[in-house]
Amino acid sequence: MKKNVTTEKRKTFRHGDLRNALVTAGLEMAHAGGPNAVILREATRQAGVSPNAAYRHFASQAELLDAVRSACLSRLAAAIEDEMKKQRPGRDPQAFARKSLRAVGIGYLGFAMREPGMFRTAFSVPPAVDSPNPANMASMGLNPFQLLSLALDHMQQSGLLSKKDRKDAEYLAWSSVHGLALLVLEGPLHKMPKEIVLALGERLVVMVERGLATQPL
Amino acid sequence: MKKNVTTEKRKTFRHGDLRNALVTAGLEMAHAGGPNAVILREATRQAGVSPNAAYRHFASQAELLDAVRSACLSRLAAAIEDEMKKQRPGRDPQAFARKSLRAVGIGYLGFAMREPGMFRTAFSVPPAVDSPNPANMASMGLNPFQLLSLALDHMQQSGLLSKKDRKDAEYLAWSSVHGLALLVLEGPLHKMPKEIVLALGERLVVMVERGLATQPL
DNA sequence: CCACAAAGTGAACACCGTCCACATACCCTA
DNA sequence: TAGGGTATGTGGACGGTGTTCACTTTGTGG
Repeated sequence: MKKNVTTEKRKTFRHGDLRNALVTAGLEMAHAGGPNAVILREATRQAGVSPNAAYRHFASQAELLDAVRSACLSRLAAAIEDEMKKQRPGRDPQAFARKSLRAVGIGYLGFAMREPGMFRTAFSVPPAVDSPNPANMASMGLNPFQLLSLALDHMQQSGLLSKKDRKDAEYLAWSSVHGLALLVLEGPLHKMPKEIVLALGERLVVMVERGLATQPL
Repeated sequence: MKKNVTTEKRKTFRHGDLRNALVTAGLEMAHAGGPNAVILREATRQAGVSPNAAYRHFASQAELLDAVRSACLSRLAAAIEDEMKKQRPGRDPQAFARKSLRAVGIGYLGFAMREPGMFRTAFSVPPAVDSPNPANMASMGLNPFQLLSLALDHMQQSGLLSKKDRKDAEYLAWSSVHGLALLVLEGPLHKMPKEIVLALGERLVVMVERGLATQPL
């Protein structure tokens, strides 16, 4: 039974689900204003609780922000999965591998454009890349990085990537897409129209694909 | 004559060069702790002046931060220029064009590794990409983006890039390098050893070069 | 020479994160 | 079933921040 996570005055002394309520409020603030906008006191206010109550669930606002960041990463992973699921394996495994890799990039960029605040929050504070935090994962149980790795594995398996070029390729691919997202969201390209950004994104993933490949496609 | 920009107690009521002193202090804080560490009150403290004095020169701390950001961008441009100047034009214009493009990327990444705080500050707040702010420019009078454009122009002129592929190529190249820098500086790759990052950087610029090219190199 | 504007001061406000002592409600055991 | 222990929430306070308002000091141009 869902208790009152909104502002409505609660009757009970206990909140019942304060930790979740705080993360939800934080997620809302991240959505609206990015990482710097997730204010601990404001979260408690939205939960209808005194500021200090938060400290029963988080040691500091940094820890709250970390929980919010984790939730944002999870949303991102889900968005990438959605994009990947659009691609159906056909007769040509190479074509499918390439489409999948592009889907990862497009899903990544699409989420960044749709949810700038959450995207910026997701990468505001460094988590380990291989953090086994289950909150980061989407339904497949993989975080964005692992989804990318999977796509690259398929590239190699279908012969598009040599073993040598496969190594650490996720970092190269990731860098490109992540960079475009940030230049647009909080960088000098923030005035660029969305449709142009998406067109650039398409070219970008093609560039990555070509640049990674051992031999010309 | 340089007045007292440091903490030493000044005799005169007027500071004489407060604006510069504040930016310098802000630059120091950015160097040490990135954009969030540039505190207006702390800057005035270092300048030996009351907090409000800053408001005679900046309308808000955001404006101060903007001035600091601009200074950081200028340093970045200088670093890129240094790297480009290492390359001497030889007999093969294509080889020179390629080396120059790589130099932009390597200079960019090198500065990010050497001066993480300033780099992060440089891109903390969105300036227009074509802002004619002279403070952003290095000795050649070009900002980082323009230096990149120049390198790509040479790629086209030497026949490595078709006119079609040349268009907006700066955004693609920039994204890749910028993304790697940020993933390492304030992203999930922050624990990666510096030498590995630089090796990845080398692979990255090669990937960009290959991925941008109209035909296999 | 002196009025005026530029530049710096001081006190105050609201907001933030955080610490302390205290109050309340739930739960487990005797 | 009574009661004590613990998890959870409260209230008040502190130092730090950005910012505003009224004031003072200083340099300068008519």
